[in-house]
Amino acid sequence: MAVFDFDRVSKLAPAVPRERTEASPCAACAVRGMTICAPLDNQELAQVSAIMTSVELTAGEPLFDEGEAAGNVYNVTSGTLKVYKLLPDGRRQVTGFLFAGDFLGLAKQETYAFSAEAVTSCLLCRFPRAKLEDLMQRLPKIEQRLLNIASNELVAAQEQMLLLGRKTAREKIASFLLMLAKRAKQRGQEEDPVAVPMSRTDIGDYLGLTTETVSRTFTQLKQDGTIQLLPNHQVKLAAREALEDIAGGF
Amino acid sequence: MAVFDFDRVSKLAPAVPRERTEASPCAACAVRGMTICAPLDNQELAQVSAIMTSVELTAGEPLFDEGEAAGNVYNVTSGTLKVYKLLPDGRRQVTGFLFAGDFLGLAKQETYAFSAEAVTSCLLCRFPRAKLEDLMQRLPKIEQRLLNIASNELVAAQEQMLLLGRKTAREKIASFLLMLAKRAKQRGQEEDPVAVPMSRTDIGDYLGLTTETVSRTFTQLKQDGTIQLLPNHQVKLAAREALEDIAGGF
DNA sequence: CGCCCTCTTGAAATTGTTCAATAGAGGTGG
DNA sequence: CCACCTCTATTGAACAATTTCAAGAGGGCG
Repeated sequence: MAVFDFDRVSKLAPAVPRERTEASPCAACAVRGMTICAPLDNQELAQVSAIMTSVELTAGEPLFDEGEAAGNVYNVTSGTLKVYKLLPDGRRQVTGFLFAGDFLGLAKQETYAFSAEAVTSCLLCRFPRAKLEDLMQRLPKIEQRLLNIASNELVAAQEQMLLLGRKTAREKIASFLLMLAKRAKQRGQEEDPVAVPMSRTDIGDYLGLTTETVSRTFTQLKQDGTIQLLPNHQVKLAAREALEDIAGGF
Repeated sequence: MAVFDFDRVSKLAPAVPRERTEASPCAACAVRGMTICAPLDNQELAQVSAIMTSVELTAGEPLFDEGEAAGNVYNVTSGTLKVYKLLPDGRRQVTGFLFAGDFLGLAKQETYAFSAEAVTSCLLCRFPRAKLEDLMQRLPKIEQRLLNIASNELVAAQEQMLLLGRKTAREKIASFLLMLAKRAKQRGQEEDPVAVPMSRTDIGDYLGLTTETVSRTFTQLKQDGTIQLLPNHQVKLAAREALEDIAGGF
């Protein structure tokens, strides 16, 4: 899918003098406060920055595949990714979408437990796992932060199990839109006409539905007046209260 | 459901002299190697032991409810528990079953994200969260262990999402039985006639099915010759290969 | 401007649910 | 120790939600 075969892994800011590593390129980072780097001071940030490389992905480009040796962890700085698992016959479950500020690749195993692929064009920070683990010895704050992230993901995973196991298509879509809105707000982006960059197929694979059911349910919510489908993959939450009622305690 | 209203929280081993705290009651712990205490030496274990109380639950007894202040974390030493979430109308999703050696209560939030209830009679070790967090400052091994546990749970949660979102009833039941067998083996228990202590309703709520569908699917697998339903909540995996094929890459 | 891919819509088929009744197992008290 | 009682599990039949199969509409990119 990548039309241009350009080198998609490149050191950021090569023009910055080496001696000024302490805050670059992280100084300009838009998501610093929400990610693994949040609890670090400038000196510590420099150590993290030193082992980091930048990665750029175009829409549809894979980052890694399930079963691959888990050599790196990532931080999303812009764009949207999906992570998913496959059954042998190709059925797919998207286990999460990732946005700016999200952390990716947490796995105590040797190999990734899921595949990751760009939904839109993306920028990420890449950290070699081995080097990050060295760093964690010296900076236990990082480990604490990771435990914090993992705990939050676990809570989200349980919420998603409730959705997958017990909610109707209508409830799933309502919950999904509210989740997108909540997360957009968290990272300081527009939450009411909410951006929905992923395809109907991706949404279906996330919610345990088919694309057709996703599409029909959007139509139905539109006809109810609960939402409006705007151009550019945006959805207006016309009756947010109603949506929250439908979602059922999200 | 608890017929006798006896004090179900009691210090273990009150007969042991206080000065011999270093290894008691943990010295006799059957699950020490598989839990939060695994990486600790005897001296460290004594510190953990010092903040621990023992809890006993009878079948059906709740341990805590979703939304309650999360004051404690637990380690299961024997028995089976379930953890679950509810929708406002009472629909339930069991997000996990816990067995000897499992850790419970990991939540960076102020409140529990799920309810926990005994499936069989249970014994647990209880640790006040605040005290354990103090201890983690001195014993970073514990924090590492928790991150490890959280990572593994995250992997399991993603596997469960795949099951809930994309597997058929038959595949779900097959995966479920194999998961029970695998976990029984891990803790050194009989894995082939596998113990299935939970009710059909609990299984259904775990797999996103109704009790009727669970029951019908068991019957169907029995008629295939894939499994045998034995007395005392045991299931013989008569054709394990077939079961693994059905489960689809579990 | 046109092609391709995604999204939408329709109708039929299917899986799993719901409602209902029976059978079985475990526990209690006589 | 047995009978009873209750709760759980099984089985059946009708129903419903979602899927599958199929076709057409829309939108974005070259």
